Amino acid sequence: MTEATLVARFAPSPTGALHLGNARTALFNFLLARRSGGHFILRIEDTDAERSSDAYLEALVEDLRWLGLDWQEGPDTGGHSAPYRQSERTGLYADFQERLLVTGAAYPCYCTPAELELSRRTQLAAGRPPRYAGTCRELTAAQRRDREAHGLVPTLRFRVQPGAEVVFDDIVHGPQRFATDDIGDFIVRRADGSAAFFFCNAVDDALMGVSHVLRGEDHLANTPRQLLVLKALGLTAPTYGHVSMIVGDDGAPLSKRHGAPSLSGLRERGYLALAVRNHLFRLGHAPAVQGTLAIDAMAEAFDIGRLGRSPARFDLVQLDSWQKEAVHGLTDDAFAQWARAALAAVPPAEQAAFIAAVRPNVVFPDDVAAWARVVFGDAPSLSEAGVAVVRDAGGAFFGAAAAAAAASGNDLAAITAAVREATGRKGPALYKPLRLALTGLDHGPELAPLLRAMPRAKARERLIRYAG
RNA sequence: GCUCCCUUCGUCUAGAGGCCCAGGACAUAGCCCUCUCAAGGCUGUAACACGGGUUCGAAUCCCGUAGGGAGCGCCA
Repeated sequence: MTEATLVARFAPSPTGALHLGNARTALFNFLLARRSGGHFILRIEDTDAERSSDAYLEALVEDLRWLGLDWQEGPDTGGHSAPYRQSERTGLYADFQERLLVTGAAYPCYCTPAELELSRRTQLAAGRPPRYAGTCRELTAAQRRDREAHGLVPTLRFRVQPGAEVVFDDIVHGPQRFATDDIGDFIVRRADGSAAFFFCNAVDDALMGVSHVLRGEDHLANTPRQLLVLKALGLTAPTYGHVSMIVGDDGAPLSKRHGAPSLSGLRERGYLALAVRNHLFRLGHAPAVQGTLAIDAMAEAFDIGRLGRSPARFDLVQLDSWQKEAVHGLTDDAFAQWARAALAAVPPAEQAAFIAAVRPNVVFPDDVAAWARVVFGDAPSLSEAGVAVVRDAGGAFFGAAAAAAAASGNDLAAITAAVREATGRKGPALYKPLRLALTGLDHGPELAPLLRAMPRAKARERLIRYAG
């Protein structure tokens, strides 16, 4: 790995299912690394032992793999910056925390969560920003000893120097400028000894050689804190880019009620990774090329300069459109694999014909299952209107149809020719009764291919029902 | 409350002062194809949040207003 290699990362915390916003962030970072032949790191931010779990971690990895992402370094693959789970990096953090303490860049804070909560409330009530009041900022050694004698275990708090400015360039938002006066002293190590986000996230990026960080815009206003930590430690900061949030169709932050569940939820509903990827790729990102893109084409088309700055709405209709395109582009084998459960009722010999007939009319495996029932299930029962149409066609109509079906196999052209000969019917008057008798429905995939997939005995039986 | 970010068709967006009475995609309407529904092809409807500037000229620059979002945690 050379000095110039681009290193990107995705750093989720395993505290729940992977949501679309995070999935998009992961995709963008992956693409960024991929397009430049750089490295993509998966780092697990599991410093919150209470909320993190191995089950979530496994699900996370599975979801990312399903999406089509892979990483050169990660908890399962290893790498030269291992370990990649922050819960296993505590010792590393301790050294840097010690340095902050020694240089006075951080100090022990003995305030209890209850005290801090009270302070926040009163500040908010008084119309002031809820920032750390600085209670423990200037404690003397004697005062510290006294508190520790009372059994208080301190946190480590970063000392933010007032009256300064933090400036940085955000690759998507441009130059940013924050006053340190607006930033309260923040915790760098919790009382239980674990490292806090602002600290370990920034330190790990530096330690792992991360050069570019694309993350949610919710981190924009927090970036100065991380820059302060890095500067105090003499570590190099990555280039940050803050990507807009994804919101629901009402403009509110995305949640389950928007029909936008976890990635695994989408997968369970039968969405193809290709569709989800392409949708995510274009949410808040306007690539120059159009159409469904494979991973490599996507990496090539990914362009930070084309990342939007305003929040993007998640639109299920748009996703479904990608899904439709993806389903239509599936090879027969891939289609069969995708709709495996729905195809259980389809005789293997008819599978290829069935898929060919039904493909333009399906978007989800459920659709496949519905057509499988129509073609391979019990003879359909007709609606009243359907019965009227069939009855109007008459027994001779179906007698001729059944005879032609028996003679020709399921050749629709032969059947319609025979019926036309026998009854003089043509056009809708000819096709509609046939469709109804055969499928029970007045709409559906093209009849000829559909009939070709249908077992001959079944077709004959459905026609004979209405003959004579 | 304070700080920061954002605001072009219903949706995702193109647009970096004249190329824009604003382009594409999805959605939508119509037409073609057609036994139907799809698929496919073609055509159409539809937007610069508002108000002030700057300029010969503004979607594009500046200032306000309004609306939305985020941050201010011993969550990440």
